[in-house]
Amino acid sequence: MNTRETDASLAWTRWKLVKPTVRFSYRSLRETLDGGQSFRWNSADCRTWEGIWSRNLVRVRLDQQGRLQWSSPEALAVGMDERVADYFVADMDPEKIADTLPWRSDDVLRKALEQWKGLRILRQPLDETLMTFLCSSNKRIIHIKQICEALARNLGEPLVGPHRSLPKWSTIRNSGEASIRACKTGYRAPYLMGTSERLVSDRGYLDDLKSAPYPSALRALTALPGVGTKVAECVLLFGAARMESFPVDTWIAKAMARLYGLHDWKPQQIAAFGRAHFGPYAGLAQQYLFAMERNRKSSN
DNA sequence: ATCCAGGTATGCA
DNA sequence: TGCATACCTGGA
Repeated sequence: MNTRETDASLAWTRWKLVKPTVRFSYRSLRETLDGGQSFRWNSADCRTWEGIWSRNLVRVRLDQQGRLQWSSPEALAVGMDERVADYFVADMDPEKIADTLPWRSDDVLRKALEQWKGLRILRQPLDETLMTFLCSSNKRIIHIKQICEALARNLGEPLVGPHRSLPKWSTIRNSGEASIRACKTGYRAPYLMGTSERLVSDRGYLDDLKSAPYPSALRALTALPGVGTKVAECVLLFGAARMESFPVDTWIAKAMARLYGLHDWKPQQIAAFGRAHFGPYAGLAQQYLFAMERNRKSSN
């Protein structure tokens, strides 16, 4: 069929400012959207970004003052201003939160906060965050994005034009492992199947997590097949706005070794250090350090 | 070509 | 508990 015509027929709203105002630099916008917390944003020029979450398809860009603007297909635009504001956590001032981090006594952190000014933790839907990070093990960001696209294309819900949401967990449950594997998920397919089984048979499992104390929320997540400590912490940070979360992956391990001298520390020890050193918003610090390490060389 | 990637589950001291 | 190993897949 004619994807191009379908796409061209999409009428997009005029650009509107996200309210309350959300400020980025182009660097921090790119790092926020395409730096490993979300996997469905793309940009041809690093100026205008197009992304999907839940049943939302949105374009964003910055105005002259670095304020975030959005546009969406007219067909999806009702109530979109609120959903965009929620997704970007517009009611939160990352400068204020960053100010609670120990940058006054930590030169590494101070430099990171300067370099990545405006970097945010997004508030993504919990169910999708679990799905995407369940696919993330042993993968680079580019690969995770490929898996997410395949899942959406093969099993997702149609939005407008050729665009599709990620599949619902119930769709995963009803799809059979072969069709999940066909989405390049590899050995993660049985994890998706097992987790979908659990979530479908126990509705409210994820909703209960949201209000649970951190340790029990973490336990509930790691009880799911394919979800270890790292994935669970990412899900809580990016999908439940638990800012005390401090996921330790290979990048953070490298960063903490290089920048804080934690050579040969185990992930659990690094996480304990991170929480103790950075405090209740350790997750934001983690994202800054992740950005620094990941962009250390021009490669990657 | 061989290796490794935002890890997890499993099996063995 | 603590450490080694296998595991899909794709890009360098």
